[in-house]
Amino acid sequence: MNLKQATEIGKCLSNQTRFQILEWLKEPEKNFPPHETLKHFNDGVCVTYIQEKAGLSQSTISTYLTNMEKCGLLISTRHGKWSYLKRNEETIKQFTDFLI
Amino acid sequence: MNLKQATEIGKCLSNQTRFQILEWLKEPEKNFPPHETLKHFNDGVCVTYIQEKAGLSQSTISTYLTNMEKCGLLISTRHGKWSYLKRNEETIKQFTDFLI
DNA sequence: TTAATATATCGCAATTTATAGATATGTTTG
DNA sequence: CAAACATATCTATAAATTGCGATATATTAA
Repeated sequence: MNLKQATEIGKCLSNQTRFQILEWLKEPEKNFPPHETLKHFNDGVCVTYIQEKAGLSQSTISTYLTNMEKCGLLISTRHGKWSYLKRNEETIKQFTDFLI
Repeated sequence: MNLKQATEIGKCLSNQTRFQILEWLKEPEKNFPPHETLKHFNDGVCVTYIQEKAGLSQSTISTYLTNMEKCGLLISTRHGKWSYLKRNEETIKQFTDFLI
């Protein structure tokens, strides 16, 4: 982790909705309904569920999630027409180590 | 630590200069010249030294430091006409615990 | 192949942030 | 008290971010 990447992560954490999404994704089973096709949360939560829970527009949430993936906070996995998002614990740990 | 406070901290960490200051303050002896009046860094580093090292205007740095103190990242101590800034390790720890 | 569904990207207006210069406040020193 | 110094605050402008609707792309279903 270097200063530039850490600052990119900081930018994602500077918005309450984005930060909240990261918190929700700590416990997908608790915060989101189960997926109909996948019977588990192994790859995280689909965009639509996150969008509905956040209450912002589809385009806004999609952009947020893309940014959060780019800076390393999230891992995105495609299954058919769905994208599933989960926390990238490794990068998050590197970020907190850098900060402390 | 709650979502609102964490996001305020995120805002401070969304700017490279502010993040850099926090990193510099990990090792004041290494990153700053010694103070003439105080022979130690117990209360941190004065505003002028931080401003000179950052290379931005006095007003900008003063605003940054004020914000960083307000959100809990820094602790400010006055000694006469100088303000000394140091990291608030307790809040930083609370922030990283909240994130992980 | 067409329609429906899920997600991504584009373009835009509104809001927020970045940063500086000017000025104000507070402290020390002559 | 006046001058000098350190820091804080105010005001203004440029730049970046927010968040949306429209549209594009990709995948599945009919």
